[in-house]
Amino acid sequence: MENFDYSALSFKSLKTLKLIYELGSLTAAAIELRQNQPTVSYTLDQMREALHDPLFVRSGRGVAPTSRCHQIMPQVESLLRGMSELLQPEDFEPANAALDVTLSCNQYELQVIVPHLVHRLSRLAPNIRMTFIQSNLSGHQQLQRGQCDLLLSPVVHDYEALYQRVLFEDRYVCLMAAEHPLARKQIGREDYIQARHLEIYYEGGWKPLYLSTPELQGVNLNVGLRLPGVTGFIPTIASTDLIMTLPERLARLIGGPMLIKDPPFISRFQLCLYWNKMTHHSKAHQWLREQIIETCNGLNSAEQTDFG
Amino acid sequence: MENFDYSALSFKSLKTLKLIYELGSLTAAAIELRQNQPTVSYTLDQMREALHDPLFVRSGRGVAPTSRCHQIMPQVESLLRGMSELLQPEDFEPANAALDVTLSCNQYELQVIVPHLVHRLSRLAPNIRMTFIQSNLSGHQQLQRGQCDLLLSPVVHDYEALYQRVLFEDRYVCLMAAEHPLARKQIGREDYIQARHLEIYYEGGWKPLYLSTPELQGVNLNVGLRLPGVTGFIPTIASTDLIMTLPERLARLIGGPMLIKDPPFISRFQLCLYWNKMTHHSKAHQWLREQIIETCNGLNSAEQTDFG
DNA sequence: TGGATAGTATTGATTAAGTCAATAATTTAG
DNA sequence: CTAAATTATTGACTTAATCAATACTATCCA
Repeated sequence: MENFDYSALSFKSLKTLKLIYELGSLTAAAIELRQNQPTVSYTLDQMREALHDPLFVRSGRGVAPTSRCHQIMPQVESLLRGMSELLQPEDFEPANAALDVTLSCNQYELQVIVPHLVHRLSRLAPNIRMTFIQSNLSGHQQLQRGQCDLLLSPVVHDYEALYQRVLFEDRYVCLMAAEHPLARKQIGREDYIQARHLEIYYEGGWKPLYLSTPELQGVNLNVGLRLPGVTGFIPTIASTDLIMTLPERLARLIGGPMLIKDPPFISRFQLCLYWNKMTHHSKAHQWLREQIIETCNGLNSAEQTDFG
Repeated sequence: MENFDYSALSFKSLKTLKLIYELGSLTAAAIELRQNQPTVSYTLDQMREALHDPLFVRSGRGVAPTSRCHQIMPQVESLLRGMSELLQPEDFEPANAALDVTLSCNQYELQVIVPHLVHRLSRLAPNIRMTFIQSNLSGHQQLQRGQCDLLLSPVVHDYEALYQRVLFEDRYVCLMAAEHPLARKQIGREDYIQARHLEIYYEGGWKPLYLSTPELQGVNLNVGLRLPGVTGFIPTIASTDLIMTLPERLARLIGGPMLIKDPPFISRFQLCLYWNKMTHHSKAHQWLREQIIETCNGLNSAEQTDFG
């Protein structure tokens, strides 16, 4: 693959060669190719020089292939098939397509979306292998650097050079035991501030969005318990006097018998799917993104399905 | 393989693509290719259009392949390997090479040369399959029409558009029983003409060359027996008063205990190997022709080896 | 945050390659 | 040996490839 005169080898010239071979005539090949006969002659000359063989010799009315020509023809045809495969638009059949995809997200998305997505994909495209990594604070950076193919994250602002699509909305709510003192009244700002809180913290240093609402600026909450992440046993360990603030969809998922109540502020956010230029045109990824969107649409109607 | 814009697919453009992939940089690829960076950019643009995908996106200092690019890369590499194989000079290893060859000749060559040739080939190149056809009078025509790849025939004159190589010389001799009346004397012209002859005739209408010598012009030989071709049992059926005129090498081969004597004329001829343009450049055929030449050289020294 | 730096993309001029029409040179067929 | 058909050659012309200069874009680092 080194210092050859490879200029002669192109899809076009190989196709010409094959046509001459099949038709036994330069003129006929030229007609088939909608070219002039000297053009075919010129192309053949190039091949002759590149392959150091006449390839065709005059014979009867037309030309006959040389021994070498016979010999290389199968390879020529194989190359032509290979090249036209390359030109064929990417064919993607979910049922068969093998694909490695890395998706970055955090606890919330991992609990609310991922189980449903995995379930759907295992049915429709069992050969897609998904890897999930933690976003922490650097999800968009991971995506821009190609460390992941997809990112599930709340909208913060428009990232240039990234594509995005809103999946659904959510809001923060308060979760508390049915026996909690605040259980029977609307929670006011003072109630909220003075209550004992169960706080979830994240190793990556991520702070929940509701802490940025105007109502809570400059406030130090009275934290009675700190847990490293949301888990399913929250109802078991949350004592009567603790309240917890978390997204509604997550609260409904893990809250069990606990009460969900409005907090004394409005904190809505949108969850968004991000991807980058690398996968934007891929038929497989287009299909995959569609699956994520539909999975999230499905969440609104049938949220209660339980996956391990 | 139909109406694509295949102009972008060439050895060169695929090589460029692969280099960008390996180096992650258009500039680096350009240096490696001893081209300008815009040239690489231009080539990449063509591929992008042909494959309907960006293939590479800017990333860090350089570019990163898209999903599609990753996907097609094995195919690209396979095509490059295939193309450089095509450019590689024909590699011919006698021991393995499979080849079909058709050789045209007549009885003389079939008896004198072919057994030795077959023996040699079955040892050196067992996968060459040889087919032997009868030349009769149209050997050169067969060769020009590609009905055979090789022709063994006495030199008649230079055939344009055919390649040739003299293999050896031979001459006509008289073969007779040891008890023949002419056995003990030099055969004069009158002796020869009045003797009873065993004549070999050929279905194709071929006439032995010695009949054209000046000494035999206008002479009708006294033919006592006509046989359709030379066979090994000539000594058995040739009675004491028959003489036979045939090439010396053939006479030695089939004459058994019979006498070989000079005829009353000099009739030498050269035996020649002919081939055509179709196989002239083929390494395999070049080797094969060499084998025929060496087989014939071997005949002069060790003619007595017997093959069925 | 704002250059400095190291890339890619774009542009216009230049050079090389591909294509065509006309015709010469071959080869077969009758 | 001529007529017909086909490949090879030539020179004009059109298109594509290449280059140098430069605009543009994204990182890196203070």
